[in-house]
Amino acid sequence: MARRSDHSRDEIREMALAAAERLINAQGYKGLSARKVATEIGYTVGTLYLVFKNQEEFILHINSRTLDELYQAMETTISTQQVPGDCIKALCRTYYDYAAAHSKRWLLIFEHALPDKDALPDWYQQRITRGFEMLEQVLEPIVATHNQQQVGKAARVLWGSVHGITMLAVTRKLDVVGVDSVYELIDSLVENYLAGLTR
Amino acid sequence: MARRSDHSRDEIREMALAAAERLINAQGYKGLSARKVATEIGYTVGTLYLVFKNQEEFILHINSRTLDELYQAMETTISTQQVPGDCIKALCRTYYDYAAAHSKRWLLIFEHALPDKDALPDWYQQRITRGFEMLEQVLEPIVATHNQQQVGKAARVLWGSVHGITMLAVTRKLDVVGVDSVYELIDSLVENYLAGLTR
DNA sequence: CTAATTATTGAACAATGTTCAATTGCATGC
DNA sequence: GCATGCAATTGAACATTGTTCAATAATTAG
Repeated sequence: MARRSDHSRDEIREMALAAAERLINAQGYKGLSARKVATEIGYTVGTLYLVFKNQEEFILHINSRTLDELYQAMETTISTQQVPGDCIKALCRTYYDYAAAHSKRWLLIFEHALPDKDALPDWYQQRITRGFEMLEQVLEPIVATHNQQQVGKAARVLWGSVHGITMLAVTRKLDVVGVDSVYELIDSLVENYLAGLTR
Repeated sequence: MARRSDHSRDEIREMALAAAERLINAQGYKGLSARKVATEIGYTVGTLYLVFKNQEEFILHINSRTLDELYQAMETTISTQQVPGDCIKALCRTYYDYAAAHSKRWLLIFEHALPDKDALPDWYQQRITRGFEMLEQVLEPIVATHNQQQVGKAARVLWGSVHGITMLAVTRKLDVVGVDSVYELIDSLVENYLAGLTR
């Protein structure tokens, strides 16, 4: 059976990740299983453990790709916006838009809480910090002070807040309906928080 | 063997929930299993399925108790605060304090995303809406307008935001250390958002 | 004291993650 | 062209999970 389809390790990884994303989009986290992924790509379970250490590492890679997609969407938003004031609002909406459009995969990033002890691998941690840096860049020209500490704080507050509103909206805990309602909440947050900051 | 220990259904439920909370506190979501809970309370798996429909309903009840505890902490905060302005800040800190102190159980509320189709049972949904109502009451005297829509919107923005900051802080994605740093973020949010609202 | 009832069990099933000896297909050396 | 070695792939096996339900044991009723 060996080398039957003659895929490189990287090709198998790619196929497995793509199949996993399809499964998650269709049925959420519970729809994911080693055997299902293996069947989807025409291999068996054993092969998966040849290219991924275990399920945890596998999911980490899925999440990594999701984060990459998300940040790409955000970078597109940044590059198409000119006025710094509008840019932040647009960026926050993009965050929600992406989460809403790919909710199952986006939720997986946060559903999968890791054990306290072992820290996340560096390559993954960097994908998280990247979000801050992006926001900090956009905030820099807006926030009154150029104090880097203040900018960093504002970025964390804004990111956390938009994340929270998005999370509750996606899991339908906000008791609101329609995209516009969520936009209203995000806009209210950004407008008023920034107004307070620059007052 | 039957009736060996002579506990009523409600007593068994209570014991099972208490045991589950202990297990979750100790080892998180993954530490929870029907057999472990059963062993802990001196019964077998079958008995659990006599008092709970399935794992989903079981977890719903665990979460329900967590929410009750959280809201009780928030009500204590409200009742000990006099100045409305300070009250909101204190309330938000309480939300974070509770989440940080009981992180495993608090996380379980959100890790466990439900399937799209079937809505949450009413008794559970009410425990979610209760949070808004609490915040709305506290916001009412502060927000300039008495427009109920505006108050509701502000409550949702604030709750979502504090939730997001708390979530990222608890899962150590905020890249900050220490309780005070998180307090700073929450205070920044509340102060500036409210300043913007009442400008 | 027997019979009916009811609480409780635990064996059984399907599905999960994970491992690893066995197997199969390919390339190389002769 | 054939045998040998290597590496890719398998799939059976194990432990653990949620869930079910006939069998059983303890209690109550008659």
